[in-house]
Amino acid sequence: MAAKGQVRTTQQRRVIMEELCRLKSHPTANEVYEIVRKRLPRISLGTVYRNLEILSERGMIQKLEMAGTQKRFDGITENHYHVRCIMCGCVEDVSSGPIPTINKVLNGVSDYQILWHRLEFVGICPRCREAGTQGITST
Amino acid sequence: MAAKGQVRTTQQRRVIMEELCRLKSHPTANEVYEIVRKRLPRISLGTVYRNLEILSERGMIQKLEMAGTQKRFDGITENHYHVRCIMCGCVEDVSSGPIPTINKVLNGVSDYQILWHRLEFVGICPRCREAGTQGITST
DNA sequence: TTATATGCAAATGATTTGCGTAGTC
DNA sequence: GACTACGCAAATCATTTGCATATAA
Repeated sequence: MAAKGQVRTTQQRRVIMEELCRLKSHPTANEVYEIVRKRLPRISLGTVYRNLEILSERGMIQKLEMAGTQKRFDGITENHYHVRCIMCGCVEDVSSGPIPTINKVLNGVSDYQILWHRLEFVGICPRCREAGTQGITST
Repeated sequence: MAAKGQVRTTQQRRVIMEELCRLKSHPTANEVYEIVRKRLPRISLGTVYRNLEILSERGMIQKLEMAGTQKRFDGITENHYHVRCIMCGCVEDVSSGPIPTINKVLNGVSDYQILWHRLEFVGICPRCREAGTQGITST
């Protein structure tokens, strides 16, 4: 609940934002911490978490709640799907925007009022596919 | 990794299985623990977790890895989608099986080898809709 | 008998929070 | 100067694991 008052532009907030927008990867909070730490060595993990939360609340970044794992963060705020590699765990964008027909599937089938859906693909990334069966390309 | 040896039919394993199949809800590990505890008061949470893991490995139940929250467990093993209510957090089945066209979206768009997808709907359940905006119907 | 399971408690990993100080507006 | 944000460390929450004992086969 950080919905009151003024939001200040701090060094750490700005650097987190910058790094997140520069990256095409979708880092976890801890990865953001490690990256930002190179520029601001005294930043704390708690600050990173707090800022990621605030930035995503304000719609400046996107919080990805993926099944079963840590949250990841995305500098791109447009709604789009993601693919995760089962081998190395990396997450990438899928160029398609929301598939409109998907929500329709639920019409008449369910008595829920559907607000949105979350779709996530699982597969093997080209790097791991090439690397054979034990590719550990961490991203 | 419980893929070796023999799997024994213990009291606790059987009761967990029974309760999970009896319920249409999709309880979390802790909820399973509370439910089973009524019949086996001395069971431990660790045992519940271990058994849920083993049962899902053997395909006897389904582990649902939903975005952002605890895992939930389902006595129904057929592949199907779920809807979650944002108000009360309950999770229910959607009668539709996997939508075949979904994986096709990724063909040609991505260089990933798509294995499967995970689709989850978010909406408001009929109970909460009726109850107005503050319905807290926990399931 | 003998390996697999259990109960208990401590360990882990991700994320959150309280508190006193520092920095932005 | 007032109030938000930070750094640090401790707290939480979900889940896992080590170990000595109990139990199914």
